[in-house]
Amino acid sequence: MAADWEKRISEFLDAQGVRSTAQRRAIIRAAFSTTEHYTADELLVMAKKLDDSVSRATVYRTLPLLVESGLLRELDLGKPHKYYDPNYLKHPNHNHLICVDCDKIVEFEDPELEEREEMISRKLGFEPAQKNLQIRASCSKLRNSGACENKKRKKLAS
Amino acid sequence: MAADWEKRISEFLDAQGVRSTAQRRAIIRAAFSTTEHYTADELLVMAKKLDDSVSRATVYRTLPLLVESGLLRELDLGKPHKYYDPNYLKHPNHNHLICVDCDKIVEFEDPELEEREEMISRKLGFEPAQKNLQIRASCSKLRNSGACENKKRKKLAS
DNA sequence: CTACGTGCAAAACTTTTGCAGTTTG
DNA sequence: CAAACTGCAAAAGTTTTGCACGTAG
Repeated sequence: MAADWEKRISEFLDAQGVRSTAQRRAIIRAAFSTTEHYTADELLVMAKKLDDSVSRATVYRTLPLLVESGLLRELDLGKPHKYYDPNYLKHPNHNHLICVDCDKIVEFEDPELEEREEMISRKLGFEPAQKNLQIRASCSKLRNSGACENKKRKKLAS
Repeated sequence: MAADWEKRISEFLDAQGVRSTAQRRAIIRAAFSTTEHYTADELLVMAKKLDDSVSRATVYRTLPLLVESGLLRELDLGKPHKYYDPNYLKHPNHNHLICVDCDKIVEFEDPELEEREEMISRKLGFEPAQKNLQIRASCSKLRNSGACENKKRKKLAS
């Protein structure tokens, strides 16, 4: 698995026409070592664990490489920093439901939604390239019983 | 019309439990003087035209008032600054299609999309509060004929 | 009159960049 | 060895905040 990744990463860097450095490999390996969303800073921490020589600058320089090649997706969640989502490789068309009570994020797919979005885009005279649906919602259980099972998992506010 | 606005603004400020100042009134009037999206800085310019004493600080302090009360909606378009959309009052459920060729933004509504989004949210155990669909798309005319009628309307990159 | 609000300028935060030194191919 | 890359620290750009002064109620 690790060796497999190393090969895929090298091939990716080759394809991008850039050099394969220890830092880039560590950053990319870290970027796909989780299914959670993370910020550039959080990715720096993860990459540093694999290779302590990785710097913030290189993280910020490598991220656009991954985003523009479609491997990683930039996510705006209304916070001052951007989030990155590594799950678009496996689920290219997923959407996000964000709990307003605990900030928990649920990813979901729906082919019918997809279809309608494409249909509407074409009717407006456009060819859809990237669709992004975010739903902010409150936990029904919280409303009914006064307790949200996700509440304990509340993430940091910033 | 103008007098009408003044009354509505005073009522809004009253309801928020804050004082009605010349600066706040100018900012709010400016905020709803257009159907275009704008940044905090652009709003400052617009408000300054109505009352030159308005400062950047007060704009940044007033915006959350409008956003939290639901009159204005914050929009993340992948740019380093946030945009504000004054059109949710008239069209509470509209979505955004953004042309990747010229950055033009088309707003559209679709009740069927709405319904499905709500249905999915409930099935996941949530009560939807705010739905936000952004579609990045390319102009079909550009693809077919090599010319995009919106190209000339291209907005500033930042 | 006093609590709330304002402008100014400095600070905070994320992201970008210039530069001198290092490494890849 | 030359071109590409890196880390560091400074810079850039947006948003927030402390403080002394002003003003609404």
